[in-house]
Amino acid sequence: MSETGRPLNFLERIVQEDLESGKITRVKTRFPPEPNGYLHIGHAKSIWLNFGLAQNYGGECNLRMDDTNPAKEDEEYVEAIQRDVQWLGYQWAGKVRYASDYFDQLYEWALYLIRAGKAYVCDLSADEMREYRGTLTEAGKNSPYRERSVEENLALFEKMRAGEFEEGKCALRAKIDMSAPNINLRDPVLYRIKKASHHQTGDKWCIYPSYDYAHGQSDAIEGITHSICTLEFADHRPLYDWFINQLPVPAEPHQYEFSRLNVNYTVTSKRKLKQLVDENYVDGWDDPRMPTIAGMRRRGFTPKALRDFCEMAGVTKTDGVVEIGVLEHAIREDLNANSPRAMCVLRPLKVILTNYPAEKTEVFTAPGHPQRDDMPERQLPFGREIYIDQEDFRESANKQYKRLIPGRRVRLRNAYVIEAQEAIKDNTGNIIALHATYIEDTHGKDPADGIKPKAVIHWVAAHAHIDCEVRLYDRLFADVAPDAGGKNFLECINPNSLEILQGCKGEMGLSKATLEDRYQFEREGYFILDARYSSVDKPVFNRVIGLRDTWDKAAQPD
RNA sequence: UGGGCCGUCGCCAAGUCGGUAAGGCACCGGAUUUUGAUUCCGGCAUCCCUAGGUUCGAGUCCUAGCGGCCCAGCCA
Repeated sequence: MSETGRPLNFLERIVQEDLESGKITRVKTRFPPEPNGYLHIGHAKSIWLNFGLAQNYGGECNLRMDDTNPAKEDEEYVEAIQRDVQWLGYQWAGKVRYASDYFDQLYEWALYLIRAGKAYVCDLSADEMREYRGTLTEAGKNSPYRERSVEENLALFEKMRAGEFEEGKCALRAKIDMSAPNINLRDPVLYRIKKASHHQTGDKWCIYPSYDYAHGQSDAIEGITHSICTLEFADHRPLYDWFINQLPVPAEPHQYEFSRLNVNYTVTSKRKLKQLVDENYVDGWDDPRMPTIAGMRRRGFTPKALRDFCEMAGVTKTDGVVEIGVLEHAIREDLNANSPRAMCVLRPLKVILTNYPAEKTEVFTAPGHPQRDDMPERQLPFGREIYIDQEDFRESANKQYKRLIPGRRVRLRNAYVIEAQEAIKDNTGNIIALHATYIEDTHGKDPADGIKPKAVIHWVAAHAHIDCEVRLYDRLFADVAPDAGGKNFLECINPNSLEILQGCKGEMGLSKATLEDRYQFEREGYFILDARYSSVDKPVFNRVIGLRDTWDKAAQPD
């Protein structure tokens, strides 16, 4: 059991056993993203796992950019990655590492393999190499260049490094076994020629190490004890181990695999997320509907909620899809406990309290949070004219509807009980206002006649409120599995994933909201100022997530 | 059909020496409630992919099947 009372997951158990057996004296992990896109919810789990493991077992975790492919990478991403990791609440050991920091060492070790007769320069084209590789069920055959002499390989590799060959002309390969049942062992490529300048090393190199060759050795250099990756790399582990065994590396790291996080109704593939951004289906990598860390941050999710979600999802080797409801639960749980309450009318309907003196105003106080007294109270101006939500009044309704209908009373949250009289309409029949009466002496007490209202609704004074814009988000995809094979994920996009409401009316205290503050707009959900579009003149609130709603919408009358 | 990994409630997931199925989410009640929220209390797998077998006893061991995911980039 961990200190949280949760049973240990298989990786925690491995780390604990390695510590207890003395196999290692300190855990060292790393989070190794490739800076070729923004981090998403799946990376959040890897971050939580790697940093959390180090944290919980007294070790440390490095942040390493796996930057072995300059053609796809960019400095923009290395910066975004650092922001995201820190926002999630983690700090890497020392400075940010780059696989490119080790290019010199990796090159030396490549020479070592060549001298040991374990690597050779192969002139096969990419197509030829594929043919020689064989298939899943048939062994491959040796490259005609496989038996070049050490001297020749050394000379050729030097020419590769010096830029004397065109891209694709040749590659350095490990000499392992072309008939291995594991295709990764059929003489994998160690170095390929790429005449691209690198975001970290500039034009120093024109040959770049492959992931397989660079990753394990980088782990060894950094003293990583547990190199955690996702399931699809399990087949690479024999190769990972091969390099560690062949080379004079300073440590012997081990690779472990866990299943990647999948969430229904969302896509978590960098390629697809990039397409949504590039083709303007969303408003950038940090669009609040995106499952990117940047998007979730802008949406208003909290780092804690994300971490809790990862823990709830668990760490195993089972391929699975977690319901998005688990994520939503994690967010509501955190926000319910920690967000101050406020009232904001999203779709205003003016109500005139015909029996309330025209010149009179009052100010009511309301608790900052119903279950916490450490949050400051609020002041709520009240007057003859107020706004309530259009959905809280109906001219007629079935018996399940508990809110306002003509002749029925309802409690105004933190204020009086009122009773609806009649709807005022324009000449096209649209309701433009509501006449109602307030019941005296019902602030903080029930009506004297004993007829208690069945519902409580939120409101804001017409003479004292702030105007704002509210953005309601729904899931980006209408399909439970937009990522599933055979379908075009773009066709699964939910056309109603964003609803922008203008002219919303919030209580005065909301004018003090900062970019960090999340509020519960009572009866509506949790909201935060949008970091991109909000301004002092015009506040724009994002709905992080709605309140849980157990009222059966299907049972509502028209 | 070569290799690797996996199959416990609708979704995730405990179950470590075989001893008679944790927990979370969802869902369904019911209580409290000036948020149809929160909180609270109760319900929710005679069954662990299937079939045999071993055993006093198997989700846990054995055998044979079935199903799913991953691998043939000079991507990671």
